[in-house]
Amino acid sequence: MHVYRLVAQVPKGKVATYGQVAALLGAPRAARAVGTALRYLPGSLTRTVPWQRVLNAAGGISLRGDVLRVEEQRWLLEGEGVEFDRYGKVNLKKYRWLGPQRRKAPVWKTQV
DNA sequence: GAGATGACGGGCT
DNA sequence: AAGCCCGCCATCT
Repeated sequence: MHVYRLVAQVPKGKVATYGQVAALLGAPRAARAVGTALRYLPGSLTRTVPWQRVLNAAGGISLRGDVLRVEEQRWLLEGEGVEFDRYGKVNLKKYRWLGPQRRKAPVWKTQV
């Protein structure tokens, strides 16, 4: 599925939201479906798809009740350098992945 | 193939 | 500011 291909592009140390992934796939209203897709992520892909980098719009983990998975997701992210605040939220302003960059202009020209 | 089920999100209270 | 409500759509049965 497209979802897996896109999520696989989220770089280590960055995160994306369900809605963001959906939007990048061209279906801005399908955030929920993205969650479904990841929920049923084949075990064979857990090694290649960084599912832990997808959070909800509030920057939190939404694994609905599965406490163990929630903890796992959190330490996986912390292990990549992503910080959680005291409410268990990630600062999306700081860690949000900007999407697959369409580099039309060479980076060395855009950053002073 | 039809119906049910949510790792969601934004709009309204 | 914190919930509730409801549309959305990939997957599961």
